[in-house]
Amino acid sequence: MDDVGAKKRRPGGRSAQVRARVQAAVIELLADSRLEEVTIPRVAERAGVHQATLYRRWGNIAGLVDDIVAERVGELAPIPDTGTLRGDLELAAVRFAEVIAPLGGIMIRAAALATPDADSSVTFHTRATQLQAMLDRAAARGEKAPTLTELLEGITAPLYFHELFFGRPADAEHARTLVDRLLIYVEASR
Amino acid sequence: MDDVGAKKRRPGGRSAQVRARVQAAVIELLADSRLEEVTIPRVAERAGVHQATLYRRWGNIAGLVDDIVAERVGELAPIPDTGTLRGDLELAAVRFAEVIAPLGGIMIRAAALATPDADSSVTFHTRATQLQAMLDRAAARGEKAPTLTELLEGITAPLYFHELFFGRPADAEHARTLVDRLLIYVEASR
DNA sequence: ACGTTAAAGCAACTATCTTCGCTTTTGATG
DNA sequence: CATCAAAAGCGAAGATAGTTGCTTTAACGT
Repeated sequence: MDDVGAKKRRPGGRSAQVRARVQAAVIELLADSRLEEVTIPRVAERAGVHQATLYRRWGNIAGLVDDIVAERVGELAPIPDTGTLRGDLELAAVRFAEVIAPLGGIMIRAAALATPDADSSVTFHTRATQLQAMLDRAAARGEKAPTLTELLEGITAPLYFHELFFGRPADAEHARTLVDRLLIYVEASR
Repeated sequence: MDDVGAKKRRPGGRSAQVRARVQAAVIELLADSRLEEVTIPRVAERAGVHQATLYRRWGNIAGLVDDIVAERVGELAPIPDTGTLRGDLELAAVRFAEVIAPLGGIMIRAAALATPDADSSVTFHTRATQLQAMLDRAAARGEKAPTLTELLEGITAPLYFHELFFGRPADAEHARTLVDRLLIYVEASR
């Protein structure tokens, strides 16, 4: 996997078009069906692509979802340095909320579909490393910073949880509320 | 649903045995298979029960999982009144962690499988009501209490996602840490 | 004990998913 | 613009999942 998004041959070639239509179909189905109703034949039909193509290229639904998630998570990869911990956290939280929102809970479902083996999630590990770097920057500036665990549990977990249990994504305002909460705690506990 | 766990007829009757064997089979499969491999026929085979029985009683995998989760969550139903908010929270958190821990991360997958419509989850709603009552008791005693959302996001969400993020369930000590964190925040923010 | 009833077992049937060999299209290369 | 290779389309065969009417078992009441 060198150039997942654009593909090797051509940006607008047939393969790329198939991929785009298939990804859209998966997201639509994931958004308004129960998980077990999201099948290769149904994705193929909605995308107007032959079943055999999907089986050959992605193998199964999990493969399809992995492909989509890897691409989306890649979009929020570089966490900008705003100069303050609060700025960094708010940006990261809001962007994360925005990315998972339109995916309508597929992030969490993707996690569910993936191999039980947690370490295999390269995507997650990469993300964690980036967040840790953000915290290190804050610490270097002398700010009181939470631990990575506190960050994941205080912000990421609630954002996931929101979608899963309330059936709707958290909005940007709520994301900022979570940051606020975390910082109040950090301030009080150090 | 008056007596979910024990069933109407007999605690050790045939129906109850079937149910127990089926639940065990689901949990085993959920633990060491990819989600899409968890099917009614496979559950039936592992449980030594006829497929038709499962289709008639539970309809599909989601129904099965709902049943299991409802039972497990039901086990921690009555939240004891320890006299202090901290005591109540710690007891509730630790017991919750203990209940979901042996399920080893299947809770997340189970949640993904369960009905997407969150409000329809009677179990969740019941639980939320109980927790709210606990908070009301604390408020009546004049303690500074978190909101229900703060509780769910500060304790329940991290406990659910610990497995997903860190590959292992949260233990009792971590549950208490979460309570600590929440109370520090509440104390500082009011 | 005996009859009643609800749930489980059984087996055949239908529907849906998955695979496979082959043909056709399409994008890159000379 | 002719050729080659990779990927998509096609359709049929095989595997698996889901359904249904009927029979059998067993828990409960009398």
